[in-house]
Amino acid sequence: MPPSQRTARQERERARHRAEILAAARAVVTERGVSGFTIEEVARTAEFAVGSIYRHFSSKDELLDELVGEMAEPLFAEVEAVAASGAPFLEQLERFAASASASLGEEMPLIRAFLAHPQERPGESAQRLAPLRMRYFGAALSIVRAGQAEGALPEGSSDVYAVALIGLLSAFTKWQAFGVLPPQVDAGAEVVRLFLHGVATPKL
Amino acid sequence: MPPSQRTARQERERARHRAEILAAARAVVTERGVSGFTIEEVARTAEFAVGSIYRHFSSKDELLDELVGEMAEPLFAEVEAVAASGAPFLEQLERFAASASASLGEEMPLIRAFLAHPQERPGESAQRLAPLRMRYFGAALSIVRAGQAEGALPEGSSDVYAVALIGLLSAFTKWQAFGVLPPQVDAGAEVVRLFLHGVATPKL
Amino acid sequence: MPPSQRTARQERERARHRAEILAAARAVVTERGVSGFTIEEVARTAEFAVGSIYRHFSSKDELLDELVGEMAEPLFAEVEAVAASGAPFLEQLERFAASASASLGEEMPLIRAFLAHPQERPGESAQRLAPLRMRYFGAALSIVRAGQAEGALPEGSSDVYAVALIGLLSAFTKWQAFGVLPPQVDAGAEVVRLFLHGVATPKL
Amino acid sequence: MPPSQRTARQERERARHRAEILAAARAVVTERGVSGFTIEEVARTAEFAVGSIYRHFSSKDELLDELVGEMAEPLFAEVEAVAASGAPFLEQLERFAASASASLGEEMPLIRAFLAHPQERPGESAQRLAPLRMRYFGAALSIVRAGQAEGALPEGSSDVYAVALIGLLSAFTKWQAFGVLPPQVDAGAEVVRLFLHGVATPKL
DNA sequence: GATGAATGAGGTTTCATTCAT
DNA sequence: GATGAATGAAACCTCATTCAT
Repeated sequence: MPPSQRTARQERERARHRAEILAAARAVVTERGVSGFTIEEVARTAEFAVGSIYRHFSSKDELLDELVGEMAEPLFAEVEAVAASGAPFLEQLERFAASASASLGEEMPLIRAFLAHPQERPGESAQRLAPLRMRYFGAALSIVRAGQAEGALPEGSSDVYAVALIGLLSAFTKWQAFGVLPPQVDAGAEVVRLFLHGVATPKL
Repeated sequence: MPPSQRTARQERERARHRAEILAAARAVVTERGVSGFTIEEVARTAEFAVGSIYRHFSSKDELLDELVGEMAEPLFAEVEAVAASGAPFLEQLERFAASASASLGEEMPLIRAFLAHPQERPGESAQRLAPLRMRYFGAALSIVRAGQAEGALPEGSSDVYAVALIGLLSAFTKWQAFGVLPPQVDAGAEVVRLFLHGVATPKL
Repeated sequence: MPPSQRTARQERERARHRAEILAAARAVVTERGVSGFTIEEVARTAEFAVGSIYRHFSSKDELLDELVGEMAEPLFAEVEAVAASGAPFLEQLERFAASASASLGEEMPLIRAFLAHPQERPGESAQRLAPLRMRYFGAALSIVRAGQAEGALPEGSSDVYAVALIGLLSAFTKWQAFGVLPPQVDAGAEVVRLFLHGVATPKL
Repeated sequence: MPPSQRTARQERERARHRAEILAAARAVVTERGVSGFTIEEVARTAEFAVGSIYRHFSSKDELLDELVGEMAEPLFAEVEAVAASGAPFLEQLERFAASASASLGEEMPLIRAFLAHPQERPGESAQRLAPLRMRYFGAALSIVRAGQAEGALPEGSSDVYAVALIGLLSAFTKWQAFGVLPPQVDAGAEVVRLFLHGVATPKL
């Protein structure tokens, strides 16, 4: 049924079902990982029929990509709020690091999906994920630019700095997941410190 | 099939075929990614029958893990040579960063495999990959310790520093692969600089 | 797929398809034996896709075991009816022998399956087949006990007597299938006679 | 090399190797059952190359059938000795029952193979196994005839009696293997008793 | 004769997607 | 819109047999 013919109620129902499916998908990914993510399992979890999933998402990959987007959304929202807040650079940076490391820590499998190498997710998926990546990158970039505007960071190379920030965030959460880094390490704080001043002693 | 009864020629042939299979596997992974990596495709590429692959590797996962190990080996060799060289910390760091970023840049899909989330590669694979990860981590760690010995890095937290180093290296190579960071950025050099001194201006 | 949400028609169709698959499986086993029993052949015979078989039976072994159960069912039903009939022992025995030898004669390959040596059918199969065996054994046992209640058989050793009865039944049908025993031998009647009185002349 | 050109030593060696292979095959069947019986496993156990097995046996089935024959041989030898001994019927019967139930108890999986339904072992195998079956049957038959000659068994129907004897023997060993019949039951003695006099009390 | 690597058909199972109801 | 049975293309893996050395 084309959207124009739907009543408001139908519209609402449809949206609710879609949300339920996404929630189920999220549960499945979290419990079983991306490789254990099957439409049948999502359907079972959402208590929908397999076919019904396809009313809302045209393919498994699309569902997965939507899910990635949805899971990243709070992070983006927070981060864009930080950037738009006009707060001082240091505060922006700290809030960014804190919320990013929290999100990344929880949702590793999916975040990995949107950071996947293009080769691993060919076709349309790549086209759907690229904007997400760029939005994430853009968030880091805006923080960096705020720092530059304040004179706290040197001019130029803002992309390099943004990448460094993202890399530190990923690494801390990933190696904590591996159990190599103890969980009591405060990833956000470490990232801020290292990002700003590096590891060298004055002596160097 | 006790090796002692094999002729030298047979031994050689067998080793050559094994190498050919690994080479084919590498080509397949590079072209199609881990998700496009199938035994049938490897067999076709290597010009062997499917069953022949299984004479050399007892399962698909084992082949993949073996490949990961093989691809990581030169990096490890280089890096361990660096660590064992007794060279000054700064030189060690530069050489490590240079060779790691080169390797990571070329072989992304596979390196991602050995850094994969435990959930995604369950069972024995996890047990085969963990040592590789630790060896990689250990290499970074040894550099860090060299720096501490020289007084160039503060005492303690060596694991945190190692993770930071690894994170920067991964990030630069990954985002170059995404095309976000231009290829002319010298990842190794940037990593060294940022790792040591961070991004902040003196003002901060 | 909660059954409650299925329409009656769907329910019926599903049951019919399941029955068709079992019928095809039966035909395949009968024609090709257990060793020639493949899912692909069953699918071809049933005119279903391979995958469809798996909607009804979660593995080849389960299908086979289910089939065994289904084929044994009429025998069990008859035999349990006999036992429950309260008829005199001799009549019970005769009816048991007659129906068992008829069933065993027709369905040899499958009956052999449920009497298979544990080693040959490991895992869950063993757990599914054991109850069938015991039910068969139990039927013979109940006849024996009826005989003991009437004083026609000595007390004690009822399991030994039950095994003897089963052994005679199997042997007659098996060696008839081999063509060693002519088909005009009335297996049921012979079994009853030999079971009760043995083969010896009064002289012995 | 055609047999005519072999030296006596070569002949001896060849026979020894053949025997070793059969011994290995026997071990494999005993440990892993018929379904776990593979040429590769036999080769490994025998410490021969796979190809070498084929120097002695033209196919897996032939090896299996030879093995069956070999395992049945002692039973046959014993039984034929019994028959040829001219001993009194009762003694012959007792010795037959004892040795048969011992053999059947130990070697179930293989004996099952030669008693297998024709459908399960198609082609040449059927033709190789039939004589074995007949020899086994013949042994039982000769005992029965000895009994008839002594007047201990009624004339005629000797095949029926032989089948009964075999059936009882199989059943006792089989159901002991299932654990339904306790191992302390003396299968041989029970078989003799039931075979001769059946189970009925005088009352019947 | 002995070897054992290579073969490849054949088997089981999974799962994204379609479509009649 | 929802349903869920059906589909069938892959995928992995096994193993009897061959054959060059």
